[in-house]
Amino acid sequence: MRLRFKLNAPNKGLKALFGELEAEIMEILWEKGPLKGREIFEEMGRKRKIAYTTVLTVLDRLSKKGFIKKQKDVGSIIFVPSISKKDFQVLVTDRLIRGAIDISEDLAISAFLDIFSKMDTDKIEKLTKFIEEKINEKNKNY
Amino acid sequence: MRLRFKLNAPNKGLKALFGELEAEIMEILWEKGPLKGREIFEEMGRKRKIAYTTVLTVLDRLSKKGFIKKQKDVGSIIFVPSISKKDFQVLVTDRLIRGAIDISEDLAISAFLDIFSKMDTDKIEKLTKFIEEKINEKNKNY
DNA sequence: TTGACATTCTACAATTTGTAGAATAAAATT
DNA sequence: AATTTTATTCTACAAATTGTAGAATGTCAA
Repeated sequence: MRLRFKLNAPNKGLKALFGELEAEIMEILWEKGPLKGREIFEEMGRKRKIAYTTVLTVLDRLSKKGFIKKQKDVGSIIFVPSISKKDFQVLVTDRLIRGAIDISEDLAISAFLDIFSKMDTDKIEKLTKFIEEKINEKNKNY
Repeated sequence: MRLRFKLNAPNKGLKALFGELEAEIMEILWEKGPLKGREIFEEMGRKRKIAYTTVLTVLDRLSKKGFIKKQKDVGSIIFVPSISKKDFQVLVTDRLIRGAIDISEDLAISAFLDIFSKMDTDKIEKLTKFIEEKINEKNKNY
């Protein structure tokens, strides 16, 4: 079993996960679509004091890590996420769940169900249905 | 949703997760029980070249992080895990699963079931039963 | 007392992330 | 075109984490 989890891709591509600032910037890009550095800077500036070049540096790092692409247009560069928020979420949840299962299948299942069981009844109902459906789906294939 | 996961405890105690070397040492301690630094060093030496003081340094860091305790005995210090492997596994799986659910409940469930559904049939059978039992248990409480 | 270990200090390197000024390039305005 | 304003890239530094280990100091037994 692994005692160590870094949500890194095994080898290439998405090198490492985000730092706080990086995450903040990705969120902005995902929510407000492709933007210029200046625009991202302004977006951030609403909430915190930060230098324009800091934003650009982080943007550059994110592009080196493969999370965003620089689109050379006329005038300014436009930064575009190279992975959708949804795909990213899928990738990360998958890796987290996989990591947990990797440690111990039983513990993972327990943790999973325990966490859900502490939620409100609605959610549990939903989960139960969801799981039953999923299981039925799977059963068809065997 | 959080885009950032460090398996750190929110505030105190278990400060950060292990590095490779740290993990290796924890494994040894968990498997071979409380040991002296020298013994751990020898244990490690079987597989890799490493200095005695390196081992001691890491041991010291692990104790500062709260994962092990130094037991001052007569003669040498004995290093004892301050958290059992099992408890540690519980803690980590929980945090991983929680992290995944935090991103998206639906995606977490999907990932969870997908990963299991790709395992051999036995496991799926087992899982299905397990989940059904768990769900029934939960249902009793509502 | 003198070795032989044990324990602690101190240090260095690489990586990651936040931070941003300086330098340079490009575009816009007068 | 010359100048001013922006944009982009370079370079740098700091803190934290982790691997690495030598140097210094402490302790115990023969």
